[in-house]
Amino acid sequence: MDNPFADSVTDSTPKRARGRPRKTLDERDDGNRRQALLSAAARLFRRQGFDGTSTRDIATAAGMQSGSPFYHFKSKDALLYAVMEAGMHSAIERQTKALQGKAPAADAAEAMRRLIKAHFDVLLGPGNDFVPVMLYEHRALSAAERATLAELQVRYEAVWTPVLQALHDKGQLQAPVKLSRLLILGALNWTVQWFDRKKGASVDELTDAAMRLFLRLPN
Amino acid sequence: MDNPFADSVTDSTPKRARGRPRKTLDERDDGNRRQALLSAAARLFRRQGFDGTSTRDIATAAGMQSGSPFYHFKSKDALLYAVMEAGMHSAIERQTKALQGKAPAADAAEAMRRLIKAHFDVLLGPGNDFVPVMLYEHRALSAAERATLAELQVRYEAVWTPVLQALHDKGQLQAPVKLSRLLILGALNWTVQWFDRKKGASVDELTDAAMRLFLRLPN
DNA sequence: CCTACCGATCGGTAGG
DNA sequence: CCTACCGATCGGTAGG
Repeated sequence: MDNPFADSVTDSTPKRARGRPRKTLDERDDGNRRQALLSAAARLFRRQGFDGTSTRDIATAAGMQSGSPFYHFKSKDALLYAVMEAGMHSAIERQTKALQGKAPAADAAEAMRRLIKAHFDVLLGPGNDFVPVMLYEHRALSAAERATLAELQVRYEAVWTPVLQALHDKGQLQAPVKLSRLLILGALNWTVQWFDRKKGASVDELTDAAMRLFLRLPN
Repeated sequence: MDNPFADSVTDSTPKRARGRPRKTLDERDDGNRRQALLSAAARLFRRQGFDGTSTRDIATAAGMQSGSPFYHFKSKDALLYAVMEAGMHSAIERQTKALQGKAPAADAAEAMRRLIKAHFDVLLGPGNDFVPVMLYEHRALSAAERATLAELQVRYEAVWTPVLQALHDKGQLQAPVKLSRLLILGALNWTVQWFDRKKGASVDELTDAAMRLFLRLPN
């Protein structure tokens, strides 16, 4: 919206290939340069930290010149925020899918397993740098941005509460629900620091270990 | 040792006030300037991150001019390393004291509680910024420094293993010992992100919750 | 430890 | 999006 290069409103043809030709046909596929910047930023922010990454690093990784990221993003800070917001939305989306059609109270242990697995997938999946950046570069945000993101985080974490409450009521979870949620999510989030897809336990084994560590399961 | 300003060896008087007078009597108490730099660096590295903190910030916080930190430390990197090493040594020391005179296998649950409490104390105690820096600024170290610190971390984490093994043998810990250690330490380390001494649970309540979350305790 | 300074790098912008 | 550029800041050093 508000794009000064947009065709006039009367022109509603669905064809998109008209207008100024792009450099090569498979690159420059319209708005995907923004995506390239986001991905490059996520990877670099994760590896080197926000302050340890220059906008030039990001531009180079996305195949651009040093000033070009600022055509797509107002500031380096806006880039960081966009990465984190994308991360949170993907996490919420995957969490929602994981619980689809499940009544948490009916089989709370199964719901718990799905929540843990979804969390690991979004955290440890190949190329999933967005959520780790969101977890570990929190500090670099402005207060206003932090507040907006906090709403998404509250939404995400709130989904755990009824599941944990049901497990607590059944005696499968012994610690207080709120502290349990904080400690459990901490244990999961910390896996980013040590988990290695190429060796050691798989995500499924990890999920299993977490279930047995936190809950009193039968057998 | 190796201090070029030290008095000659033959002079063994315990008096320390001789020689070039210091600016004021309560400041400049010989080698405590180095400590002031370390403390200031720890606090700032934790709040703003390593890359987000300038050596000028640190100098100002320690009451020095911009170039002076380099009189005490060879580089900004050396300062970071010194902070982390001090953090690890304090953690190991407190851990050792916490288990003093305890045979882990005899009362594994009690040993576990002491390990958790010691960990929280070193992590969440007022002004204890050294260990959090060590946990969250790992990335900024050189490979050689990381390797040296890794030895200390291995020593620290190794203490947990026999305790967890004993708990596992008794059936009080259900998940595999190694994954348990990783997940548990993650849960504890993450508390740095949310724990607030001024509200919510106390360290003792937190320790209690962790015990009940991870172990199958009687009653 | 301070003063004065250097080369390098950084986020961001104007103008096309 | 690129080119050319600016002001600011940074880690570090020489010389005292």
